[in-house]
This record gives sequence, C-alpha cells and structure tokens, in this order.
Amino acid sequence: MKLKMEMALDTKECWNCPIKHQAVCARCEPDELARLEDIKYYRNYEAGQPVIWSGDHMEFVASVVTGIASLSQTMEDGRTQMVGLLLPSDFIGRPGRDSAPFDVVAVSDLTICCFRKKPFEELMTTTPHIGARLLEMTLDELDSAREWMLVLGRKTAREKIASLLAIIARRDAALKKHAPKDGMYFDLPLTREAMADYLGLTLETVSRQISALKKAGIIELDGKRKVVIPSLELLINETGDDMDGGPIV
Amino acid sequence: MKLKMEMALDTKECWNCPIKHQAVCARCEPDELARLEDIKYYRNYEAGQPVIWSGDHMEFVASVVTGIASLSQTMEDGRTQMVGLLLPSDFIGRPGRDSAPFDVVAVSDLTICCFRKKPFEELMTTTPHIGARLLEMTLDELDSAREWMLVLGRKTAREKIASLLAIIARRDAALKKHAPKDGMYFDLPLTREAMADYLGLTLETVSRQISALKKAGIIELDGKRKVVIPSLELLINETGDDMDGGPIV
DNA sequence: GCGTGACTTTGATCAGGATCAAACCGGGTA
DNA sequence: TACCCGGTTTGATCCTGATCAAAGTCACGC
Repeated sequence: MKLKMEMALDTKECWNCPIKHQAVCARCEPDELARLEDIKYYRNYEAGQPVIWSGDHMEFVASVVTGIASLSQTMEDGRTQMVGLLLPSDFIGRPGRDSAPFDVVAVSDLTICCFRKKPFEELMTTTPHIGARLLEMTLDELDSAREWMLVLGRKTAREKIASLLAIIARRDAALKKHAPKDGMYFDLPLTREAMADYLGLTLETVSRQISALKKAGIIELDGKRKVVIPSLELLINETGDDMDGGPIV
Repeated sequence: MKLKMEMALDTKECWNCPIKHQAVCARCEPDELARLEDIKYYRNYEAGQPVIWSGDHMEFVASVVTGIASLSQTMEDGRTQMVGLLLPSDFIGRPGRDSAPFDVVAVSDLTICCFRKKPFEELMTTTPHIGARLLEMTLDELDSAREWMLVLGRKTAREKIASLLAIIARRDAALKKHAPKDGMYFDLPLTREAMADYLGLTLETVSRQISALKKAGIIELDGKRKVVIPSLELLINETGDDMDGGPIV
C-alpha cells in the first residue's frame, strides 16, 4: 500500500484515452481528435518562467507535453510549499472554475498543449469518456497528494530525501520504458531549493542529507545533478516505507 | 486564495445534485432516486471502530450521512498521518478501483450510506451528471489536500493548531447554517492525539499549543472539548494565512 | 465512596532541522 | 585570465518540537 505516489507517477496516461505517457495520443477516435485539433494550441516556457499565478483568470486548460512544471503556494512571509510536480501528460487547470488555485512554474524548459476552456467544457459534456478519464486521473492525483501528506507530516529529513529520489528514479525508468534496476542512472531535475520546497525542508538540510546518503553508499553522485542508485533495495529501506508498494515495474 | 481548505469544507453538497449539506437530497429526479434506493443500504459504526483498512477489498462506495470519519495511513513503526476528515456528504471509495488506499476509522458515532459498487458504476455511465458531480467534488478534495500540504510542510505548531481550529469553526458554523462570528462556540470532535495525527505533531505539542492559545486569549475552553472563539480575526492572524480566503460566509 | 482507565496537562531534557555565515564549484563572459 | 554569479557544500549555533516522565481530570462502574 505504500509508495503509491510512485505508482501513480508511473502510470500517467493520455487523458483522452488509456495510452500511457502521452498528452494526447494517436489512438483517439478521429472525430474527437479533429475537434480537439480545432481548439488546441501550444505554449513554450523557459526554465524558471511562471505559467500561471495563483488567482489568475485561466482561459484555458492544458496538458504538459514535455518538461516539468511545479505547482506551489507561497505564504506572505515567503515560505513556499510545492504541492505537485507536473510531468508529461499531467493536466493543468480545471473545467468549471476560472481562477487558478496555485502557482504553476516551469521547472525545466516546458511545452504545454492548451485547450480553450469553453469549447473544452462543451466537448466534455458531449464526450462522456473524457470526463470519466479526467475523474480517474483526478482520483489518482488525490491519492498521490494524500501519500505525500505522510511524507510531509511524519518522515524525517533523510526519509524525505530518499522518498523523493525513489519517486524520481521510478518515474525516470518509466519514461525510458524499462524497469528501474540496481545501478540505474538519472538526472535530478530539481535544484536543492526546489527539492526543499517539495519536501518541507531547507536547502541546507537537503544538501546535508544528500551528502549523508552519499557517504552511506546509498547513492552516488556524478556532478551535482546526476545520480546513480547502486541498490534500489537500500534506497527504499531509507524511505521508511515497506517494500510492498507493488512490483517495481 | 488562502483558507481554501475551509471553503471547500463549507460547500459540501449532495453528490447527486447541487444541494448543500446532504448526502443524497430530496431534489434528485425521482427515477434516479428510485434507482439509488434500489442499491443502497446503511451502516452504523461506533466512535473508534474501523470502517475499512487500507488494502481491504471494497464492495461498496459510500457517503457519510452523520458523524465524522478519518482517512489515515500508518507506517510500520506506528507513525500515523491523517490525510482527511470525512464529514457528512463526503464520499468514501472510488468507482473503478476495488482495494482501499487508506484506513477509514469512525471518529465519532457514524452512519454511512453504502451503494453496491457494480450497480453504482453502471448508474454512473447511464447518468452522466453523477460523474460530473463526482469529478467536481474530487477536484475540490484535491485542492483541499494540497492546501493541507502547506500546513504540514511549512507551518509552525501554533499555526497548525490555529489553522485546524479555524477550519473546524467554519465547518461547524456552516453545518448550523449561520456565519461564523466572534464569540462562537463549538465542539472539538477530535482527541488531542487525533489532532496531532492530522497536523503532523505529537499530542503533547498539541496540548501545549492549545494552552498557549488559551493563555494568549485567542481561544477560551469550556472543559476539554468545547471551544469559544472571542475574535475570529485574532484566530486567523495566528494561522499564518492572509485574510482574503473569501468572505467568511 | 473508591477505583479504574482514557484522556489531558505540565515539566525536564534532548535532538533534528533551521538559521546564520562562509567558502566552494562550475560555467559563462568581459 | 580574471571575474562573476547561481547553485551548492560545510560549519557553528540556536530553537522548535519530540521524547520521557509524572501528575491531574473526568466519567464510569462497583
């Protein structure tokens, strides 16, 4: 039951049909696709650029095509908490509400596929399975958010870091379409500060815990941003989760 | 944009139609209601009783009728994190998945209205607006969960307690169908331990911070479980949130 | 009344992360 | 080459909340 966060991240799909890792896939029925083509357009952002500020009026909903965006909130005194990472195929915005509840910022270079909201909402009413897929995706995201609440509320700094690395390792393996395995190697897409904001820590603590995991032989670093996992089992031991989070697909 | 948690709690509705504060309301079209009557049944639990354990097979979805339940997860070493409070009209379970992702426990005496899953899923496909309402409710819950991540990740113990009290105050006022106002009085439905599990604190810290808020005149206690809020503004100042979380309806 | 048990409060001490501060590293550029 | 700048590491110290421990409160049953 644990590590569901990772599972949810592993199984993102085209929101229009059940094809994995595509924002909009080629299998969608032609007439629907045609209607989508009609109302969609693309936007590009550079790393660090804001996409939407909390409270902004949103005239579109969108889907991440490539890159990573973050969803976050900031208190007046500057404390910020990231509440989600938006990966390819993740949905941005919500039908039926027109002001954004959170800030969306491009973490890496980012391309999103936008759909004008009104026509998209009409499409939803005439094409029920889109609503059904959206419900399914939203329920998965809700489960993920709740899993993350355990990380934020109850895990130690070291467990938090290990949990984040385990998630990124799994997602990365899924994107490359192979199982995560011992010795795997991946790129850390986040700065220490972004990791801190995601984990409810300070960047110094993040840095120290990464150093500690390195010293303990749980991870190896190649430069600052590339990570090798000698043993997945050792890493997952550090997360505080048990191992039955489903098979490491 | 802040205090959306409270807003979401304020506006729970019948999931079958947009009537507030009812699990299933009388306005639903007669034929649908008839079909619902066909597949529904009630269950009662005493305070403290488990409703579902994480991983259990769920043969029903349900809706809270009266009382409060908690949604929580527990690590092997016993650390537990509550990830949601289920109040009247909240939905339990999810169409399309048959094992529960979290523990559900009755916090107070509890009545839920169950619907056998298979027929409910059929009903959803034949009655699209039920799916639409469920999507809307799920999106609200997702926003609430993400708001709570800020509380867990970035707020101090005192701010956490104040945030929880503010939420309960608003919900309580909403249930009594009047605006929360200075001097309002309500019942604290949670033990110190349950509050701690919700806030990612220990029960001693909860107790100490409640004492501190009392000493500071932010709240008054009548016994252990009844609270008076002399000034809502003072309380909200303590939450760390700004005041623009919408009007205190 | 008395005891019992669940819940709560309070005290003393400890430790995990935060904070403040300085140095380091690597890449870009003048 | 020297410089700068964003990101990172490391060190010293502080403080919030955890932990360990004991006592208080209240409702209940005998």
